[in-house]
Amino acid sequence: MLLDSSFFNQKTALVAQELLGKFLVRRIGGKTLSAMIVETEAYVGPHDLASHASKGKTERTKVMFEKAGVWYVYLIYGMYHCLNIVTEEKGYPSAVLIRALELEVEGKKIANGPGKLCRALGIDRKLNGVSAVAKNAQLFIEDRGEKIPRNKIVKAKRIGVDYAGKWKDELLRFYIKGNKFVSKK
DNA sequence: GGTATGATGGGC
DNA sequence: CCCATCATACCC
Repeated sequence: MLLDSSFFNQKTALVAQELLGKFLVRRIGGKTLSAMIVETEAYVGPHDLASHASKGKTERTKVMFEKAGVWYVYLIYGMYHCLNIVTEEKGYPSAVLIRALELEVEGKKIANGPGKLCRALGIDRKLNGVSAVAKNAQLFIEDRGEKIPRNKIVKAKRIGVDYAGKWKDELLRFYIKGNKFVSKK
């Protein structure tokens, strides 16, 4: 079942947890790739100092203010892309960063990190601002009936946000306990 | 096992 | 100047 805008229009920390066990589906060059989401992070609003949107609405961050169910893709460190899905009401900047997928090729994990996952699925800024819930979306998320029990969801600090004051210690990173594709312990 | 660092470019 | 990263180098 395709996840729709009502799913993404909920509290960001809830969406981040609910996305564990869902499948990210990519249509590219006539092929379809899909893999289970095993790790996410929530960027919960303009007051969240770890969020790009805490600096206000700019050319880069304006997508975070869009309605729920739009992709927010940006370039980081000059060489990697990060994939986020916008959440909550239009005008309220928040999103979930998808950090890792259960995906391997010839025994090699190729999506155990936000930059690697974008490389593996051919995701770049062309998808920024594009809908994940439109009929013919090239990139969307499906519920395939997998349900991750609460006691298998680990809550942890987010990665790479040491600049965020007290927000750096918030437990807004979520991953499936024991999963080998999670990017960091 | 661990920590340190360079690559590389756009945002502020 | 600073990054919501990754691969590699080197050290214990």
